[in-house]
Amino acid sequence: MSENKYLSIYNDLLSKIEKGIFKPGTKIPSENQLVEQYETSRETIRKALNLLSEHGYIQKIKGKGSIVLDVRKFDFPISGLISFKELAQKLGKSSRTIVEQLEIVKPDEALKKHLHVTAREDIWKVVRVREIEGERIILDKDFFNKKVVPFLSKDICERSIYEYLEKELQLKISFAKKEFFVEECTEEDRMYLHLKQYTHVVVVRNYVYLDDASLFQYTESRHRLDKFRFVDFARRIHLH
Amino acid sequence: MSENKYLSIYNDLLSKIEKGIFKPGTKIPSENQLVEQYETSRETIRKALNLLSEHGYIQKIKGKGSIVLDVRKFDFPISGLISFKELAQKLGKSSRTIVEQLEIVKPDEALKKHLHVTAREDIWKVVRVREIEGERIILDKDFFNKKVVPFLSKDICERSIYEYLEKELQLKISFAKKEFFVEECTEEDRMYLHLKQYTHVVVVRNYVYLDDASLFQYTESRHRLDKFRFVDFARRIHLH
DNA sequence: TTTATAAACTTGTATATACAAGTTTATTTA
DNA sequence: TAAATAAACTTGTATATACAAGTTTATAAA
Repeated sequence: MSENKYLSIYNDLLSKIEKGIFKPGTKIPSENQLVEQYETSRETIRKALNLLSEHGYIQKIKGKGSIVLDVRKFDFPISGLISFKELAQKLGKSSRTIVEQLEIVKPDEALKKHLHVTAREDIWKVVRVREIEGERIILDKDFFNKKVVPFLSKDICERSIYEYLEKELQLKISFAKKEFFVEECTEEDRMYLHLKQYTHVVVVRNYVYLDDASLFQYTESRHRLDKFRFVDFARRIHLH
Repeated sequence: MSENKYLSIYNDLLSKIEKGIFKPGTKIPSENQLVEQYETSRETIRKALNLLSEHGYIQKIKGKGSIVLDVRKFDFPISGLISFKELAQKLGKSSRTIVEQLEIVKPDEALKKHLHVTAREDIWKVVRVREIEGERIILDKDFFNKKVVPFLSKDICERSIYEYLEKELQLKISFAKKEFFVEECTEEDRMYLHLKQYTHVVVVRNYVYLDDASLFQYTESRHRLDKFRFVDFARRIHLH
């Protein structure tokens, strides 16, 4: 599967947690036991365990062991990068993506700032509506630098752009910065979404970067108020 | 300061990034150079750098080096655990905390679920309003298990509960799970906050855990729509 | 000069060892 | 029996070595 030893161990342990083989509140085997099970060194095991800890799956306690945390309490089980398609699949809800616009544009002032491009560069603009169980809930406006993404099609945008970017174009998406706030809904929101009586939308600005720290995508995701949820896991660093 | 070598190196590098000694887009010294500067081993340097990477301060690129990322683009520079006091200080805004309620209660059904306690246990209930530049913006409702926090006072709640818990009670706050959504505002919201014409509030549910993975605090933070902002940094894991 | 090759860098992974420090269990002592 | 001590566990930190793999720079060959 994965060539990385510690990543494949991370995966193996993660799937055992998700399948309930390791249950919340119980301890997973000690580092030394895992060393024997996976026939590897302790440092390699510790890399895998630290990843699990950072992502909120286990809590390591000095002298005692590693306790499985309860991730199930949140039915929206992510912080971190995940595509709409992956998410809908996880939640097991019926969903559909409708491509409303797909064109090449020149950036306006706002977009120049968001994507760090000049006025002459070509930008892919993709406007999509996310329908969940029949209701138009999310309006996604994606902007890609054409230099990085030379080709796009309606078909790709309907399926998963991320899958295309990573598998076909071999782009290595590395990290993203997200910004959340609430805004009065615009004419565009009212046009594309089933807004009911709501006067505001939740806006998620998403700046996505590649492996080499270059910004290549800016996304504005506009959610109907009542359907928006987000979950975050954070550790506190203690100095000393 | 801190006894930990790799944490103190992390801190040192972080402050150099924040002070602009290492500028966004430029490279920090290589691992081997840092080994010499800090007179330590490469693994120790790598621990510090990995922390910086996880928190979005640098991007490591194999074969090239570590690039400083631009954190300043967001003026709300955190994901992760941070107290209201710390945050207000960072933003340099005038702020005030008003303690509206401070009492010991028995948990109702909802609270029993949120704090994982039985009906007979004593719970500290703290209701505070956060005033920013004269406006009542945030309503914080904190609940602590009295077994963990035996004593609280109006004075402590006005200053910083976290400071009291960590410094006085020596509690080790380890991680938190946050949940964001939007809700219609309640009578209580209208009573305590300057809501203007807004009909909804942003609710942040915060479950805070100690070192031993025990849940000890549940907080509901209710923000006025127009003043809410949140920033998140997330890395994508690539298998293979 | 241009191109190809080699060397010298960079970070990434895997392994091994030693000791520190916290927790649990077994043993010894009072 | 009860308490103190010791041993055997647990995770945490620091160091060292070896090699892999990507990038840049210097060198050699065409």
